[in-house]
Amino acid sequence: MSEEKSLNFLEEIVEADLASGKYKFILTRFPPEPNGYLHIGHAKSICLNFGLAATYGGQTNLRFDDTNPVTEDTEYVDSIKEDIRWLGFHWANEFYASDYFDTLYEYAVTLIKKGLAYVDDSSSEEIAKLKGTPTEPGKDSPYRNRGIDENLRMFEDMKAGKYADGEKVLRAKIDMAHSNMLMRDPIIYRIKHAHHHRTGDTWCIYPMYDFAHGQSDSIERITHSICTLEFVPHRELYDWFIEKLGIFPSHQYEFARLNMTYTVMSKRKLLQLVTEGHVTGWDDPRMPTISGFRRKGYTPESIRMFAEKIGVARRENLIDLSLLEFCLREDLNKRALRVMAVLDPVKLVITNYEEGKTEDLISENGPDEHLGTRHVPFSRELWIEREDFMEVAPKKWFRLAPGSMVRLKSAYVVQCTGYSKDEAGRVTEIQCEYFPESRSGSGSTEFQVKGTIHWVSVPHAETAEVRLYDRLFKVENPAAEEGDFKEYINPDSLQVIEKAYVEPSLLLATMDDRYQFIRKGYFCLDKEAQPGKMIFNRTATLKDTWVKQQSGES
RNA sequence: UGGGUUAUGGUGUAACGGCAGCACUACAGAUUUUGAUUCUGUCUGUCUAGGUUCGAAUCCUAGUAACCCAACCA
Repeated sequence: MSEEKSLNFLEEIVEADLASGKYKFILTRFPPEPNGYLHIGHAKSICLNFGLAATYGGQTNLRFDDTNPVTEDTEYVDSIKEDIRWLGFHWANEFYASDYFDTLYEYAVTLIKKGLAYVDDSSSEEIAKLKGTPTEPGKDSPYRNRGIDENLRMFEDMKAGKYADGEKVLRAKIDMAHSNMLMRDPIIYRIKHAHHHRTGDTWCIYPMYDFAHGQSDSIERITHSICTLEFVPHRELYDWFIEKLGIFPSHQYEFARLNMTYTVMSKRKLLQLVTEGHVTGWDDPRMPTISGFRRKGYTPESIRMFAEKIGVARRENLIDLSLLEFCLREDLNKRALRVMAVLDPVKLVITNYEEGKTEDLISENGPDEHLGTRHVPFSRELWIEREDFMEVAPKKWFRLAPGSMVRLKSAYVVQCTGYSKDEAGRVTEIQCEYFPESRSGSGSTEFQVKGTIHWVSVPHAETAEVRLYDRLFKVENPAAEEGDFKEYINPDSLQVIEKAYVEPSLLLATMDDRYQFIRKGYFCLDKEAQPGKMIFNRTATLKDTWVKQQSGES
C-alpha cells in the first residue's frame, strides 16, 4: 500500500517538462530585492524554489534584483544571505541583476534598432495621463515616432549623463490601447543619478524590473521562474521581451503568496514598524521576519516543515498562525532541554526539612532518554509559581491549596499545611511538609498525586530577565481592517519579567540550545544576554488545556 | 465600466468523470512525576442556478464573490 503523495501544480509542470524532454535539468532562482529583510513569506518562496530544484536534481541561483539603487543596501544583501543559509539552503551561484547592466543596455539598443523602443521626453505626469485607465485606452506619446538614429543618440546621451533625473525615459513601443496596462509602452530605463551598492557611479540609468528580471532569468538560463500572483500580468511583457530579443526562453509561473493571521507581510509595512519604533528592529522577536523568528528561538526545521504543510497553490490564503506554532512545538518537543524556572515567584517553606541541608537531585532533561540528565539542588526553601497555589481551590484543581498534596518535579511529594499573607491580602509564603520516602526515583507507589509543579531552590537560584512575547496584532488580518494597520497593534505584545528565578544549570546555557521551562513554554537565550546577565526569549507557550478550560467556564 | 486570476469544513491542502481524503484548529476521552507530549474519538465542506452523464468538486451554460493591474517600485 504505497501512499501516493500528490504533487503541487509546479511539481506537475516540472515533471511534465522533464518527461517531455523540454529540459534535462531544471534551474530555479530566488530573486530578492536587497531593500529589506526577508520574512516568513519569503521563506515559503525559498523553500519552494530550492526545494523544487533539489527534488528534481536541479539547482537554484540566488540573484539580487538590484535595479533601484536608491532603496537598496549591502546591509540587506548580507542579512538575506544569512537568512537563506540559516534556513539550510545552498545556492549554486550568487548573482546580481547589476552584473547584467552592460548586457541589458545592449538589449535596449537592440530594441531601439528594431524600432521597438523609443526615448520619451514626457514628464511622469504626462506619461501617466496618456496611459489611460483599465477601462479606457491610452494615447500615443508625441515622441513615440522618433527616428531610430535619434533614439539611439538620445539613449546614449542618457547613459552618458547628459540629462537630469526624470528628464527622459526609454520605453518599449508596444500598444497604448492594450487591455493589459503593462503593455502600454512600459518604461524600461529611467535616469537616476544615484550611487549603486555594487556598480557605484558607473551608471546613471537603470533598467526597470520588467526589463531586468526576465532577461536575467534568460541570461542564467533559468527554466522555471517562480514568482507570486501579482506578477501574472507581467508575464505577457516577460514573454514579449524574450521573444523580441530572441533570447533563451525562461518561463514564469506564479503561486499565491503567504498570508498569516495576526501579522502583516508587506515589506513596506514591516519597514514602518521598524522605522516608527513599534518594534526594536528587523529582528525583533515579534516580527514575522526570518531573523525575528530566529531570534525568538524558531528552528530552521520548523519553518521548513511549515512551508511543506501550507502547500503551494494559486488561491489567496490566510494561514492560521497556530499551524506555524504546531510545527515549532513538533520540533522543539523533541530537542528542547527541560529545565525549571519560576517566572512569578512565591516562597514555599518545607517546615519538616532540615535547615541548611542541600540535596543534589538528578533530573531528566526530557522525556526522551537521549537528552540525558542533570543535577538540580534542592533545599528547605523553594521558589514556586504564584499561580500554582490557591487559597480556595476550584473543582479539579491539581495544584497547591490548603491541605492538598503535589509532587515537586524530580523531588518529593509535599502537603500544604498553611500560608501567610500581608496586610494587602497577598500571599507571602506557603508552608508545607514533605514525605521523605516519596523522593523521585525511589520507586515508592503510595503517593498518587494529580499535580506536579516546578520549583527552584531559593539559596541556589540564579536570576534572569525573561521576555514574553505575544502576537503583534490584535486582529486576524490587520491589513484588511479599516484605517491604518498600526491601530491594531497589540499593546501587550511584549511583557518583560526583570527578575525570574532559574535553576543554576542555566548558567551554562548557550545560544544554540533550546529549552523548555517546564510547564511554562519554550525559551532560548537572547543575543543581548551577557555573562552575568541572562536574558531569555519565550519562543512559544506550551498548550494549556487548564487555562482553556477555565476561560471556557467563566 | 476593461483585462487577468481564483472559488472544496473555522484555516490550509488533495481528488485529474467513479467511496470528498489529509493536516491544523475546536471539542470529548485515555495515559502522564510537565493540566505538556503521546494515544483514541467527534463536529464541520465542493460559491449559486441550470444542463450533459448510469454517475459531476471535476465537463458545459449563465450568474455571484474575492484578489491583482492605471510607481520613472520590485
